[in-house]
Amino acid sequence: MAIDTRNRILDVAERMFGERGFPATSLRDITTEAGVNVASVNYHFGSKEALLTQVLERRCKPINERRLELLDAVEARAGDEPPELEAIIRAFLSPPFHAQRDWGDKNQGFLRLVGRIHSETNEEFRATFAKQFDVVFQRFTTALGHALPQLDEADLRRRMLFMVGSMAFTMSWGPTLMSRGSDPARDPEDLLESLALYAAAGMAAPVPAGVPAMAGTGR
Amino acid sequence: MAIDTRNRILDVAERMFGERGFPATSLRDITTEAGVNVASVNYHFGSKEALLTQVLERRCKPINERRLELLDAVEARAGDEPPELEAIIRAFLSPPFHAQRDWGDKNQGFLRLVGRIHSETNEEFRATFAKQFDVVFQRFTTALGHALPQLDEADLRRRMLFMVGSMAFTMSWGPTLMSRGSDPARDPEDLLESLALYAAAGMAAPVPAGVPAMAGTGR
DNA sequence: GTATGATTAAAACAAGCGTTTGAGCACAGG
DNA sequence: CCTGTGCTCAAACGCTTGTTTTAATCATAC
Repeated sequence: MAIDTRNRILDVAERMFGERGFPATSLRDITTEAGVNVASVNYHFGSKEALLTQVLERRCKPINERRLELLDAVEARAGDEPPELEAIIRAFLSPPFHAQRDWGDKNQGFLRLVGRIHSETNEEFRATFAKQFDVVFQRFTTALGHALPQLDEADLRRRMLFMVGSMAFTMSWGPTLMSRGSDPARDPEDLLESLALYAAAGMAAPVPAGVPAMAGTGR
Repeated sequence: MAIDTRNRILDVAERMFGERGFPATSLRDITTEAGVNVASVNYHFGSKEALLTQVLERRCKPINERRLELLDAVEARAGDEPPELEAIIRAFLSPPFHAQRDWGDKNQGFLRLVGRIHSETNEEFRATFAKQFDVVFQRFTTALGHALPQLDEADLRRRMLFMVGSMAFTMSWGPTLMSRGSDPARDPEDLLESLALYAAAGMAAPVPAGVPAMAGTGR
């Protein structure tokens, strides 16, 4: 019964945090819908913020592990050659989209939640949360650097920012904004396909020519 | 003195909403920092949400007007030909970035706020807010459709979603994440330049070939 | 100088928040 | 049977929230 309560809280919290946002969702909203007592949140998780952490970890851990797995495969396949750009990007983008498919309806809110996290929580919490992504971000930065040797570090980081941004925004609002008259079940797959092509082309865009990166360092 | 109070509230609210988010910022936070009474918010604006509306409108209106101006110019220059893709994209992206430059330090929080809006308010409010962008979105969709005739409507809308996403995310976190060891004053300009190239390349990416858009409609 | 309307100030409002408490229940092992 | 232990429950805690009220203050016109 205990683990059942825990999971019911996690499920409802995930959905509600995703739908309304973290600050706008009260513990009483969650516990009422989950059919459990208010106190059980603090009993099982310690605090509202700790609950959010658990909600995120439960989903992000497998996603990030899968990302690294896929990246390993891409790099192994490339051998000594620079790995293929689009393959790297797909290794990064596909796990969250496939997670949506695999987990079924239950996580409808989760991708939106992840999108929200970047903008809803305070700086300290986000710093804690970001540690879950440190390894992933590091590995993919390196891999992309190999695939795109013409980019300097600043450009590379900017373009990764753009890619993460379009991904986060798409995960937040893609299903809502795009599901008009098309097949909802196929939508995530279409979105991923479209996003991967977009990101690959954007990443491989010509480098800005006009302005040297820094005065005195040449072009 | 009255208009002075109004503006002090608007300025502080803009910054704090941008830094901490709308639900996480209390009216007392704002009024204390602004050195005015709590009641003055409700006196001058009516409610907290109405204050947010005012904060957004004050900045968004000139930005969207500028966007349309620039798009008019691009289309006029193109005549009967399809307008140039990158020019359209720059017409869309540059006004918010230049606003940051023109308004000085006071609006440091505003771009983050706009980025946040997309993910942080409830559905109803965002619907209201989105009306400010209806015309802009419509005009740019049409223009981009002319510049990219090979895209079907679904692809076009998806790619616009990606562009808006990378823009919103960049406006939210670009300055924070990118300002390490480089010139902060030049940063927004670099970001814009980089983002415009990225978005132009992404928009012009090859169309997904493998899967037909819908069963029975052919490739 | 005083009346008038706009603005500010202090205080209180009800409602909701996250969290804590302490009693109660179910069920294990001794 | 009793004693822990793990868990749930209703109730209350102290605090903060957005908003309202009522009185005081201000500028201005008569």
